[in-house]
Amino acid sequence: MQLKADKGVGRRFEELIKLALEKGFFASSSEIYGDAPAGFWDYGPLGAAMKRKFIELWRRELVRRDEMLEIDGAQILSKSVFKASGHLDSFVDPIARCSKCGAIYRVDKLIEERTELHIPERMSLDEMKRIVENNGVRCTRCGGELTGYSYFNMMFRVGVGVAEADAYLRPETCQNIFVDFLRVYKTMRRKLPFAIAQYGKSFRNEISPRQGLLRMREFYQAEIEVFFNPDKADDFPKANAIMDYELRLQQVGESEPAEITCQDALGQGLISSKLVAYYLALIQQFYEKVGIPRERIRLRQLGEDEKAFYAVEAWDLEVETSLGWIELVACNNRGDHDLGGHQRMSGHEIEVMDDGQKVLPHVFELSMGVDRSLYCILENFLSLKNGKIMLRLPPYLAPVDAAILPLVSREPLISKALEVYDELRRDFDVEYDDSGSIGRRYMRYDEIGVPICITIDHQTIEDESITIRFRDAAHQIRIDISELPYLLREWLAYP
RNA sequence: GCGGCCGUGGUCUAGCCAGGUAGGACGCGGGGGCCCCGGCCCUGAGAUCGCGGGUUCGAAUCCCGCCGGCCGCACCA
Repeated sequence: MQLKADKGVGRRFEELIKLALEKGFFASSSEIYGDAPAGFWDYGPLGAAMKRKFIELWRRELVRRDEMLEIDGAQILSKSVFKASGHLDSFVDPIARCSKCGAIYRVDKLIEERTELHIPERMSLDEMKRIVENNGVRCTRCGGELTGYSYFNMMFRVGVGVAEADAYLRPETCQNIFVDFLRVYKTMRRKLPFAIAQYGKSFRNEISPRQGLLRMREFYQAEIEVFFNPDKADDFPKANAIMDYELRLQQVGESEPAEITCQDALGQGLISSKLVAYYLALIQQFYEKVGIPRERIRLRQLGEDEKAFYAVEAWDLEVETSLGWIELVACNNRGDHDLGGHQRMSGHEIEVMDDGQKVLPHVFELSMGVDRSLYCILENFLSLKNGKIMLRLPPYLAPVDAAILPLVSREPLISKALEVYDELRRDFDVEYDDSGSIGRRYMRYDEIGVPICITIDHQTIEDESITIRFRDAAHQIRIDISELPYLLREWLAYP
């Protein structure tokens, strides 16, 4: 497997990929086979541990904080689901092939490049074909004629059962939430507005996956769908708590984000409702808790030409890295697109009672890319001071909580250290290590972001006290062994 | 998908142009040393050189195809 960047991408990207491969954060999937397709990645032990902790923070700061309901749905969904959602018709690119050399083109883009005509999203294939013929658009490489007009759908189709009935791997996790909405609503005794959350895999047949975890064909999403009565999006008392909170909004046409309180953003009509303002605040606060500096976070408003086909209002939460601003969370007001579509397609009435009035709920979503977030976190906390690599991860996101180290690898220090290790390992992610000099081991754990080293030395044998060495400042304190579980919990606690 | 560059132990790389036993560094294992921040000593393991075919007595090296990577273009969450 080759991952080294030859040029262009920054040293930070390069160092991070190297660290990921060496230490087991992530690597490309099936790498021992030559035919492994691009865009699939496996998390190693450290990456998997970190992802677990990141999701736990998501549950803490969003799901539990806002009393959301979390579900876990199937990844293969029927054709009807995607007919209703619009993905079968709209999640596509029009393509055509050169009859001579076989090059494949995005027809709409080729026309725009050649003729300066603007091709709207919804133009039919036949119309595009006519424009190609009338304007003499041909293959840019060999001048051959275009043929084989068709749509390339980004969804993976699968055949279910012996009849191989058409079904699809979900291209976004949220369709489960929409098709399950009625049962969840009926069984969980909730009133509008409320949210359903889900963390899991999504699949998209990307044309050119690239840049490691940033664009994959199989990836994790953590999605939140807030269901609300569109007439009452401003009747939302929870928003009172965030009115003075400053969002970093970048409006269409601006090149820099501006800090503006939710109150003012609402007053100026930048945000459609208190409900939307509240959830934008929640998601920005989440990334601040992750530890990303405020100035590297922005909520960028999407223009008409950028929005997904289902969105009526869209903000992207983006984080700045050495590769530029990376989109981590799509915050879309999906209106009644989804529940309306499923209501029509399935024939089930999805309207619910709200204050004695029947309403089809609207949806505001926070659709988070988990793998991308992990990349941004790793890059943000990667420190490259004097040739030494250190991951300054917040303790609650570190893949290993603490390392337990005998000062020298000799008895009785070894036995004592193993005793401490046995005591802690069911409650904490701890590692024991006695190989090499103590300095070497400290560096080894700095490199993978372990916040705390517990060192057993000769004094431990005399009085049951141990040395605690903290990663970031490399300073040490001495505590009694009996205080260890309690203090560890405190040091590893969420902010 | 197009174009440019590239693919050698876990990582980085020498060797490729001028075919002839795959070398080094770091890392890793074992042993020693070590009373606190990777630099010491001894020792060991680990690569059919991305995959497949061809040329050749002989291919990491030359040729072809494929797969993969980075960048640019075009896209996308």
